[in-house]
Amino acid sequence: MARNVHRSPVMADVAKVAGVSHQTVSRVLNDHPNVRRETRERVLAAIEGLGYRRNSTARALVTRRTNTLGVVAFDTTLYGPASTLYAIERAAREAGYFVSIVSLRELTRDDLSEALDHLARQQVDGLVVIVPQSAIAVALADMPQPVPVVTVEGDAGVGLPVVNVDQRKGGALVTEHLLRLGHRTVWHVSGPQDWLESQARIQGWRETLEAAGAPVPEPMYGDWSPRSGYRCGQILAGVPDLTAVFVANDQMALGVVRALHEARMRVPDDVSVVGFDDVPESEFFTPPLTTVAQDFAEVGRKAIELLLDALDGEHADGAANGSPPRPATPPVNIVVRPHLVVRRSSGPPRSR
Amino acid sequence: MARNVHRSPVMADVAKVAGVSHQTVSRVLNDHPNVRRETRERVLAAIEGLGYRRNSTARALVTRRTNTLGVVAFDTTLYGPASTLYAIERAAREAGYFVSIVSLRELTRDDLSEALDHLARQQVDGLVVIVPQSAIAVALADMPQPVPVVTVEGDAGVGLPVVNVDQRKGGALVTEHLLRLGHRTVWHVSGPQDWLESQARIQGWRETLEAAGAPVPEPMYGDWSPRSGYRCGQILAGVPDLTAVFVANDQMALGVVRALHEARMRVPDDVSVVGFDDVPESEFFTPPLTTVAQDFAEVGRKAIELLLDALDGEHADGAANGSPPRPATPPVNIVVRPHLVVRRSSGPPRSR
DNA sequence: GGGTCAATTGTTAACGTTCACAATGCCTTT
DNA sequence: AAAGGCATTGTGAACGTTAACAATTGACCC
Repeated sequence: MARNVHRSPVMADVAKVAGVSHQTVSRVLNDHPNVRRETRERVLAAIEGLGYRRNSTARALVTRRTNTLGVVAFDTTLYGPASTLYAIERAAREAGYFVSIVSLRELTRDDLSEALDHLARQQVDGLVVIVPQSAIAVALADMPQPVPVVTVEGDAGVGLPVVNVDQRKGGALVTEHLLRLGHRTVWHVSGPQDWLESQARIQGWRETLEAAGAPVPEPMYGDWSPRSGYRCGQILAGVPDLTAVFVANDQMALGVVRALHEARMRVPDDVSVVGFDDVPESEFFTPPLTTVAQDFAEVGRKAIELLLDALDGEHADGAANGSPPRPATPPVNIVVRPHLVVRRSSGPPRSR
Repeated sequence: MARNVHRSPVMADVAKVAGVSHQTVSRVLNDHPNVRRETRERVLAAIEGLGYRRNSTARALVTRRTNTLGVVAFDTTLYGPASTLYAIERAAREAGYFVSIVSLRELTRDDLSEALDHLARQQVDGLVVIVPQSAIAVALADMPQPVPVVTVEGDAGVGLPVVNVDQRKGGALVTEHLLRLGHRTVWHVSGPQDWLESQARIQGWRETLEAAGAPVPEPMYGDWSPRSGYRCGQILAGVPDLTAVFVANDQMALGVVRALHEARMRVPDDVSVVGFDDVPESEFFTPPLTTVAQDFAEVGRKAIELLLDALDGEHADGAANGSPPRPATPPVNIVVRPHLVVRRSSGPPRSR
């Protein structure tokens, strides 16, 4: 009596049908060159016939590679992280990797460690960390099995390879745009103070103002949410001589515009407002929002590219055991350039 | 000369240090009851001391469970899917599962099959499929190793367990709200025709109109994007006697409002507009958008709950081999209720 | 005081791959 | 014609865990 009624076929089953050894089946599956064409075809036919699929777990056990990449992201509900994640997943899958994700709800050290721990348990081959704080480096040191890591929007100073949008440049683009329109200065609603992206955008904004000899107002800090933008907008509405505001993301810009609107200030007639991110909605805001487009997809693709390179390198190292311990590669820092998208929310200041 | 300089410790190493057999270590790790307290403590100390971590791959090989759940979603860039995914990931992780995702860019049969194939290769223990078309059922039939599946926003008619928001109810809520305000009828900008969500919202809208004896205009079809809403809005601006529009999501509603605005029609004074989803931005639109809130997080949690139940059931089945082949459970269909959020984009029709 | 039972621990054999090495056959070279 | 080399295939042993079963101990019962 067949006792393997419901067992799915394994390599040995294929081997038996094809009249070869299991090792030959393995060779066919792994595209080993030295298999006779006829043999290969017989094996493939057997595979097809049995509906065989290779057991990736067994494979991972012996190769010590799970073919899985881990992604740690913060709040994938937001458009930016979501888009980046999407591109990462696509690129990884195309390269034959599985993608395991952890979405953080808070940016605490504990949550981050726990996330890394989780992924380490799964024995991921590599990590992409989309976490906008420098605390990552510390947490990564805890990783029991050091795996290749690529950070996105991370701190370039901590020695990990990083893929970044040039946020500083973005802040500068916005500020130049507004100054060129004739504004005397530009106010700024920033993201949270401890986000690297916030800091870089502030820097670009401040440097541009200073270079132009324009006064530098105190920046205000939101939390990326429309609501926080709204609150800042209410305060801004009371600022005398306000003519231009650079808001660090589109969602907050929406809140700012709303607050100004309620205070009977027109955008852009009375006040110009510029956002950041170019979310799909921003073109249809009232008025359509001038903003900075970031190529999130490109960032995701680059991150995977970098990570796969690192994996290949590691693999090669493992084989050539005697190679120098570390090739002392220069710190990798891929920068993606943002660009300004001018719409109707920005214009020249009202002539007085 | 230790040759295991850089090898991470395995169970046998722990066993040696603790002076027990590897099997006892395994028992400790799996909370097996019959281990003497003192022995357990010695083993735990050894684990701690060596920094041992269990190799989940080897474990998966023998238990035939990867502790990984697969999620197939369509366009996780959108707020709804992203939020659902977020909740799923959280719930799964809390239950000790890993989450592997595949984001579809198109809803073709091929892409779906490929996604399922990908996850099957990874030997996921279960699947959550967030795909809003009935084509899933067909593709799922191709799954080589049938695994428990829960669908989200899927077709309740195909026999798979499903977690849904009551979209029909949502459509009805909106339509009732507008009729009650005094509108003679309500126009509708729908999502794509082949989406189940679109269909259900249309149904709720149509039924409510019919029940009230109101005329039922021909619905218009967008693709969820603000741009498509804008195009529909341009057409709507030419409709005589237009006083109320129900738009099937907030993004398209934004486009509709924009188009009406450009046509010099005021919202809500001239036309009331109601959206769907309650994205965080909608409260800050101009004007703040009346919409329908869906509890995406709840949907995600329920989906995982259902899936874990199915996994437990399957596990039990496997143990009690002689149990009846299928308990013939009634089709599971969890329904989450949406609710109306009234803001300023809807109001009574202009008195004529 | 022997026997039964439960608690605790150990031994051996899977799980399904890939790796290392051996074996075979055939062709080329000298 | 022997030797060497290459292409092709097979054999046995890992990989690190859990499952099944056996062995040992001590308590308890009649």
